[in-house]
Amino acid sequence: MINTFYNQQDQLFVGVDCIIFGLCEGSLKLLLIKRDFEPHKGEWSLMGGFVRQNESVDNAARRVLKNLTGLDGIYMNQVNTFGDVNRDPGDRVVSVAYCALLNMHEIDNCALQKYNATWVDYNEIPRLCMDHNLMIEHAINKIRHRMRTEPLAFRLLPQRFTLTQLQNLYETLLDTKIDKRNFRRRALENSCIVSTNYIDKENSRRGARLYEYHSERLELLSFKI
Amino acid sequence: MINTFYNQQDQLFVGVDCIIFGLCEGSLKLLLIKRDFEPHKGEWSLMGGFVRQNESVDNAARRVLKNLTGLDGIYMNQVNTFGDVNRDPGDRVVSVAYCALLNMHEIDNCALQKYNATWVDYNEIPRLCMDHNLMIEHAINKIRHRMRTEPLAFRLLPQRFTLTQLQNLYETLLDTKIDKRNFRRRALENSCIVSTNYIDKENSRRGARLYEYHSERLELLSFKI
DNA sequence: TCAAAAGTGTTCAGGGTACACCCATGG
DNA sequence: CCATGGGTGTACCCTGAACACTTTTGA
Repeated sequence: MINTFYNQQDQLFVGVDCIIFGLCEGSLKLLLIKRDFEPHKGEWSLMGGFVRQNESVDNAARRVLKNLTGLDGIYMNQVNTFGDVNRDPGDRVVSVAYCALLNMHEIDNCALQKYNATWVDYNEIPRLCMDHNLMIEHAINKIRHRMRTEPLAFRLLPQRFTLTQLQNLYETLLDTKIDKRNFRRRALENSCIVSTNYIDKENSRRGARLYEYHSERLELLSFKI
Repeated sequence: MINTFYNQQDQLFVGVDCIIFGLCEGSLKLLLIKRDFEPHKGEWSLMGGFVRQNESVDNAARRVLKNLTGLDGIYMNQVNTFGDVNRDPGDRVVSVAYCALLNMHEIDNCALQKYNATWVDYNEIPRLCMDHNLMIEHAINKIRHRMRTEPLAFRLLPQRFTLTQLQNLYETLLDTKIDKRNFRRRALENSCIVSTNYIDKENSRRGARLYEYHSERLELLSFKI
């Protein structure tokens, strides 16, 4: 009885593609794969997969991310759906792009090798197959907007971070220079960011105070840096 | 040779649903249909359709809108993709929601009747079938954001409009009261909005000056009211 | 003559931006 | 002792918000 309403309609392949951002020693990276399968074998690509009959599109994205990184429960956001007829030379595939932000040090490097995945610098993104460059562009625009209204940075940073690290991240993502004093003042006014008693001695002789995000205050609706 | 890469993958129905906003005598409306077909026969619904093998998802949305309204080339925006497994009791359907803004007076009322479609006040949106209320919520949030950064209002208004009409539209969409003097000052500072020599005598004894959007200036990246 | 909508400037506060120097430490 | 990154306050400007009365005209 079910499965009879839409019999005359076409069915299409539905894919997900993941734009995965990570931060490594202060520089922002994107996780890309060199395809060792057709179509577009040998070209750069986002990591993707197909949505199965019995999983939601969101879950398909989570599954693809987990396969690649071993990580569960990562923050992911739908970016946009790409549905041109000939976007994929393999067949007609409608693809939903998702964006993930994660802390690079948590991730499983074996899985990365298995999929032939590597971190590529955010400022040196190569030409990718199909419409994947366009997907990345959409994702970046979306992140830029969210950075201004939500606490996102903590998803990329280690648990404890210096204000300089935080500022560098904002500068990279927003592609702008920020005045140090103004940035620090605003960061400290922001109740999500709390000071710890730890000092980072790795990046300077003097040492820099480490801060954390205050998990219970992350829910705050308005966020400003 | 083509069509062999993805053979083992599932194929799904892909739908589009249209959230259609229109303005009628100063009040904002949504175009909904009372379904005279299964599933959810008799319930309120967005107008939708299925994406065909040989059309892009964007074009499917345009086709659905054109069928219903007779209008071509209407401003439409992808809102979000809804992909829960059981969102549609008829079958597994992944649906891409689109938002359209149009001027109600241009549209073909015969087609509306054919589909059992009616304009429903923006402030009295009924319970709709499936996840359609959620789609509308997403669409409204997106419009609210775009209102502040793009000239959108002119897509809903007639070609010539009074500043009071414009202000009412902003107040409805943003769900806020705006100070008249501040609003008018900002509107007139905005180079997209130009004064005409026409006077509207329908809505007041005194008459109100009619304005137009300046089409060549609509491309401006930043927009503020 | 009055009801109803159109139209019109000024003041004030707060947020954002610009700007330069001292501090602590390891090598 | 010096090179390196960490850390700190103030002044100004501009934008956004608040606020009330006069004008026009049809009924």
